[in-house]
Amino acid sequence: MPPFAHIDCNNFYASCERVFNPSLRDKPVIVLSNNDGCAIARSNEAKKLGIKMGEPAFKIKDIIEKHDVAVFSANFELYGDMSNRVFSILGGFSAKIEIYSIDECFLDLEGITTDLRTYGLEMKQRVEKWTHIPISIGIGATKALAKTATRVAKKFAAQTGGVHYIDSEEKRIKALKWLDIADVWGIGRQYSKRLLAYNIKNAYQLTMMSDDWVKRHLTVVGLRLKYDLQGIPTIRLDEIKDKKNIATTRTFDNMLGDIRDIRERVSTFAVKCSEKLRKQKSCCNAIQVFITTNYFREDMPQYSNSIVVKLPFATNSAIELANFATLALEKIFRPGYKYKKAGVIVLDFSPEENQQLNIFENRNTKHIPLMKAIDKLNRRYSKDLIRLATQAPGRTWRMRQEKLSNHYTTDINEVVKVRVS
DNA sequence: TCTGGGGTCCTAGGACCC
DNA sequence: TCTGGGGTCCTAGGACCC
Repeated sequence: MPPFAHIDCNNFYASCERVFNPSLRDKPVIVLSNNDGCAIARSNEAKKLGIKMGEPAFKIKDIIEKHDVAVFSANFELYGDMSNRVFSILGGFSAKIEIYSIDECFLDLEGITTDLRTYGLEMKQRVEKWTHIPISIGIGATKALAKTATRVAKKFAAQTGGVHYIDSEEKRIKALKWLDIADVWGIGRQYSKRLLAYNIKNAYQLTMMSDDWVKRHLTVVGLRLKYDLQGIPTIRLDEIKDKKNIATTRTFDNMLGDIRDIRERVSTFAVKCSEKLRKQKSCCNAIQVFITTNYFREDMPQYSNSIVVKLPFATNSAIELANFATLALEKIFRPGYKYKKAGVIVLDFSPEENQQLNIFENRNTKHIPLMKAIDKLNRRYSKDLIRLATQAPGRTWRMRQEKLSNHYTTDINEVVKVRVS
């Protein structure tokens, strides 16, 4: 059985901010979502103050003031860059790595001859020394057990040193009996409610149910999970994942009723999607646009709608996607409402090369060199240097980001300066 | 006053075809 | 007007993840 390691960065966004503000060590730190809306990351100290994941910023104002919580606007460029650094270090410990999210990955440790706990401690030490991002590591025979081990490692950090290896049946059962059903990977709110109704309170009890029962209540996804928790590898390591959908969606900082304002944003979202598509060397065959009013405002009329448009040809051209997106918007837009959020999602991908082969069937081929040039200019100079006419500069909008940290690692003008005397 | 963003997978049911 | 079955494809919706 190839053992797997699961690596999780602790309180990742908050830890990234701390890397560049060492004075914040041991102090409560939170990071807010776009428009400074909700808390999306909390340091341990902030968690202890009772700040919940996803809690709106205005509801925790008092706690922030009273306890002098350090607050940051989300700086995703910085986090993405720190994430790459962490993973490239971990990649040195195994050739087979699955990047599961911005702050988590799995490693296949087959063939590693050193003691695996020692190996895990080495990883932890190296990542922390080179990046100052604290991590937790779990090791087990399957991905689900490695994930479980990480929880143990983190929860009992004082005893485990942040690394836990489930290397015996005894430890497996102990960990599963300890793990609340709601905390099992793949068991969310709905499922845990249902399972609790059957008196299944922890992961171990789930593994004791029959295959039939598990499949009936949790589909084949749940069945795979059961095997994995039993130590039978069923959830595979997925090394390269090309995305199947790409989305750009935003909540507006205020409510918008004028279609021109919304068109400008939707057009910008489509341009962003096209950039992400080109980065992955894909074209899309369909585009989805949605708009919605502010559903927190029960006193106002509500409307939301979404439309999927099939494209006549596959494309990743910013110009064409912006055109299709604005046409789609016009089909679902209803005047008389105040809109709070909109988004563009591109779907149904095909590889970019195929497009170039069909040169006579596709109108968009002339855009390919143009898009390449735009990408290059935007990379070389500042982001969004080149914009479409629909993203009219006069209507340019910005997110509320009052507490944005510097782009320490991705902008030469904002790197930390060290004076050597 | 202020409430995130970006993904994956599975299933049931309808449309359509033979 | 009554009468079958089986297969495939697509989509909406619901669950989940971070």
